[in-house]
Amino acid sequence: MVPIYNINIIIMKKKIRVRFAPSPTGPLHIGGLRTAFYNYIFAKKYKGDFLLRIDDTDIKRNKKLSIKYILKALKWSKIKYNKGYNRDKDIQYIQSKRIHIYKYYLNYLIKNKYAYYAFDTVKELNLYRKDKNFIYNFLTRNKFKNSFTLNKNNIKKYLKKKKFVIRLKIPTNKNIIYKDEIFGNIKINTKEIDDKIIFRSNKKPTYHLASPIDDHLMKITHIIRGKEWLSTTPIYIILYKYLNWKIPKFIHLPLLLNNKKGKISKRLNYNDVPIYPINYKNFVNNSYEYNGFFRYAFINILALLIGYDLIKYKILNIKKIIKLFNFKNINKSDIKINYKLLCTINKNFILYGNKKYVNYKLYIYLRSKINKYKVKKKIIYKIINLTKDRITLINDIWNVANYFFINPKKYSLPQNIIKYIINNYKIVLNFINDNIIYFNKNLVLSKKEISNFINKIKNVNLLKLFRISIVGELVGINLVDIISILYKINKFIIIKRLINFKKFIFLYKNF
RNA sequence: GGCCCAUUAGUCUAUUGGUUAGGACGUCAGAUUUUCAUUCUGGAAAUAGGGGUUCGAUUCCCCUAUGGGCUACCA
Repeated sequence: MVPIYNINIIIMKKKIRVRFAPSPTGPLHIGGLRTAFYNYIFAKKYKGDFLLRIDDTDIKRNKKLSIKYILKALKWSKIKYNKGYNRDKDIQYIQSKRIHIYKYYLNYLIKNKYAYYAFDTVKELNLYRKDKNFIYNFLTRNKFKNSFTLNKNNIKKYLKKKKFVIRLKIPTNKNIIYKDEIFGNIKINTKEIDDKIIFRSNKKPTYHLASPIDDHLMKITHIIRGKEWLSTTPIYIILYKYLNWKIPKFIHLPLLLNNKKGKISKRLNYNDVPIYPINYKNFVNNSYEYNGFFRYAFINILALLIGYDLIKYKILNIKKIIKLFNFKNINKSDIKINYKLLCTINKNFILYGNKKYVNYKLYIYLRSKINKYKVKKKIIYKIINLTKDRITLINDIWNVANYFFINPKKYSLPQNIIKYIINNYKIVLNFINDNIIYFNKNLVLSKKEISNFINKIKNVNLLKLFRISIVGELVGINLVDIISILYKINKFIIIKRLINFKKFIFLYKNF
């Protein structure tokens, strides 16, 4: 038998565990959420664990709000993480509460000379940094004040002052080669890498210390994160080798770019594509939810962004997304978000998604718009069913259904219709008068009777005029449906609108 | 500047050595619909450029260009 090497077998050897580790520096945007989603689906596919960790080693501003937002956003996007053994806590791993753990490993690193003290200030180093090629590592570390250059007494003196950082000692002139599951082999020489600061002068660890340690302690098997980490991964690997730990597998995801300027969504663009999932207080006020996206459509958008062919599948539920998951589906190049494509996904959810849920959401929205008017629930649902296939976003429902609730305030007539009115003023006037009389006479009308009445009108221009008198312009669903629904809402609406239109037509009399 | 990564129509992508380079959204034209939207039919539109390797390169290698990332006591 020839062994078949594929990812499934490699993964199945032990339970896989992945993690999403956002830094609470601001609201979680679609890029971060997409990383979380990939982690989540990956874990579910292979029946593993998906953990949440907050990477907040040295963060002050917006921290609390950001964490709240992260939890809300994950919940809204239906991304569920394992809560671990303590179910009362929302989050099991918060780095700011684990500083003592990092210090333990830090001591080990220093003892074994894998890390060392350094005393140069930022100001001093900045002078060297004027040379853009400057690097603080085996090439230059002899020039500076640190454990290697100072004698024991001097080191003690500096340590007493308590102003020091701890740097990771990067090995001399060595090629670090690692395999990324998506990008393949990555090779970086250690001469390109700084002796990274892993412990700050304010006694807090940096990402380069805390994150790898946590990943090990959390038994993470696959590091799934954005591509921006591709060239800093060697630091991670060096640290793991120093600590003699098993290096996890790496899956780096291509970045999300803005539609127009090609810059990363994290930094730019608030105009065209929404980048946040939901609104939250004043923290976020332009989101997918706010702009009328369904959360299930949003999940499909996340699926699109990790390589699913949404054109083929139209709309997918979580179960199917998990079933169809293949880590290879994502491709290497960065993704430009196309807003129209996202809208299409939302529209597909309206057309092919859960009918009850779609109708309910549209009902809630419409209800909020027509608070003043007393219209029966049943009728609103009927309106929704007749109009919803014309919209792409939830908020659009008002644009295609408003004429059921408010009388036209103005009339927009195309040129040929205006000409028709002027040339056939008497015919038009008689037509409207006849209609008024008809609807006045027949206060009880079935849909069939209305249909017969409309179908008798053979003149296209008069039909168009009829529609304009009811709707205000040449848009909307089938005229028979419009009239029969308006009739159900109130028997006198049609007559009222016809009379209004008659007054308007009067302007054309003198032409 | 250095290092790392990417590059198929406007956009998302299929084709991992042999295809008339396929699909979808968008766009344009026509048909249907009493209007509009839908739907249907059809059209235009791409392997960044230049060198190799090969009988043959979108696919493998090199150079250039473009875009992005990293180059912090941010993550």
